[in-house]
Amino acid sequence: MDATPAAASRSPPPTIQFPVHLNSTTHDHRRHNSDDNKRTVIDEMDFFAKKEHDDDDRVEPSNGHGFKDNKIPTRLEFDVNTGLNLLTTNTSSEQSMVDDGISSTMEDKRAKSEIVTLQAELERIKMENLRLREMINQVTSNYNALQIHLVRVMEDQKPRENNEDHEQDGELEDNKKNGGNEAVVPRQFMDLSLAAAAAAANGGGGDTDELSLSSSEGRSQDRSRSPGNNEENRNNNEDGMVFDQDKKANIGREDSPDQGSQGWSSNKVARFNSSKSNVDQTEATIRKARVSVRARSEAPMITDGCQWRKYGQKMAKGNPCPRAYYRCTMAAGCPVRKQVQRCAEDRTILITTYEGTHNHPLPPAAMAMASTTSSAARMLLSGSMSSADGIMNPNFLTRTLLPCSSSMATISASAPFPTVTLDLTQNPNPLQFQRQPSQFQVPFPNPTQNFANSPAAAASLLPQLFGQALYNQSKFSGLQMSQETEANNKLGHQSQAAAINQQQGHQNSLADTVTAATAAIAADPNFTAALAAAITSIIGGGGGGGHPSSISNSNASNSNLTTTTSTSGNNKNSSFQGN
DNA sequence: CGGCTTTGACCAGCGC
DNA sequence: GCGCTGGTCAAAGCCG
Repeated sequence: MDATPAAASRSPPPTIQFPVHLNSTTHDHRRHNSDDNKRTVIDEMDFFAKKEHDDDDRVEPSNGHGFKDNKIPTRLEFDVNTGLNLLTTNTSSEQSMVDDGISSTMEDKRAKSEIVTLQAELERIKMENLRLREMINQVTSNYNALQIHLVRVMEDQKPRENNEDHEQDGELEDNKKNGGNEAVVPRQFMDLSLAAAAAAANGGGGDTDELSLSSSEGRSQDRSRSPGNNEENRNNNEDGMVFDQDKKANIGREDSPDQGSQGWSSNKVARFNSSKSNVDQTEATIRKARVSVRARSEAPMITDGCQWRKYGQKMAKGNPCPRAYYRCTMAAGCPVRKQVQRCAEDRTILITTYEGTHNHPLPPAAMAMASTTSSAARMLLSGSMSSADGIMNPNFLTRTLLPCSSSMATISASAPFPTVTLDLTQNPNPLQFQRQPSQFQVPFPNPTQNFANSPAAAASLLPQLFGQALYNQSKFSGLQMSQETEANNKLGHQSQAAAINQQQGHQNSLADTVTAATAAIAADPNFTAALAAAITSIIGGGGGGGHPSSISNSNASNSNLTTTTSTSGNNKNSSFQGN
């Protein structure tokens, strides 16, 4: 218990800061592309203007919003001329110098030939650069696709196995059980545990958890409260199932609001027979993985769309500000907890640390922030798992979380719990604000707030977030997810929701990190107005530019925006309990 | 009256 | 083994 939150409160925590100046993959494309846009579109001023630049095939307005439905411009299409632009400029400069010079024809010819050579070289390097980036993109996408595929395969297999086992064991188990309800409930949380395990094992699980309706018992019991109970946590699907049922017989139903604590308490006694391994270990680890969000807020707690109940408060070491412990109360037994603590050094900074994944459907407003925990945790785990030495790949994670930021994502290497810190208190490079003119269309339902007292901060953050959302948007359909989730909630079709969530969750494994980060911002009650101010400054202030990239917008981007705006809108409605 | 917060106590992990 | 610390519990009180 190295108290990651406490550590986080001491800003910067004993973590490894990863200045992510991405010089590869799409982010640079976007960034440099934004540079291009800034240069080339600065006089357009029409945010939704048709593309006028030959090289700006990213902008393919098809729906009046400057986005093209269902087709993402390949990231390869982005201009990639990072340092080469400078070279180009220099070359031009040289050329102009040479041309202006009064020199002999020989010198002139030689200079021109040099220029030609340089230009040819430049073109070659450009092509090479483009090709390399293409390769990187392909490798990345292949990796992601492969990961998703692997997860799906595992999921497909696990439920079958367990269903078979469950069918076989069902009679025995039912015989064990007395109540008729017992015959139903175990099946439910078996499904959940399976989904959770499979989800946790891969990239999409958290979303599954978040979206899946549930009796949370399996989850809550999975979540051993003691962080050290790794062995206990390593309960397997089958074994865990048996355990759950047996234990359920002991502890009875956990429908009461206190069931979470009951379940967690019972976990103390629980002993798991574990035969397996990555999935469960991953699940156990993901349970411990934490996402810490640092944001400036005067409010006692950031609004994230969820309902929280305070269950404790402690004075943490090294911080005069008490740390408050909250538990998600949107569903009985939801294992998600969060800790809220003000930064000792800067009391205006609110550090919110999330842990766990929701086992219940979430309102769209809460979807984004809720994704933080699972997504970042998965990222964290994904990085660590993929690493040979067990240490997470910081670049991977940081890039994934906030790919365009240079110092906003921090990964804790010292804490017992893998922790991702999203530092939203730092204004990213102001240039990014210019480089990445916003590419969104956002309704501003409540332009009465300000983001962290700094609209510029919000403005500068949004392009990054949305930019990454664009990057991921091919896999992302948050709106659809939300809609379907809501529909499923209404229908109460747990299995459908779980199934959908499983599929969609994996698709969003990366994208929801963006949503998470977005939520982190949106969670700020003052977000909306800042957003409005930012947009105003961008458009009204003449800083507007074209789209850094062409976006297949309609669903994906809007979904992000929907999530964001609804989050901010939900600030009013969400049962945000101040401390 | 139900839900929530407060707050002291308790428990577990960890370091010495 | 002991103390420290983080995390949680649960009784008591508050509030709408």
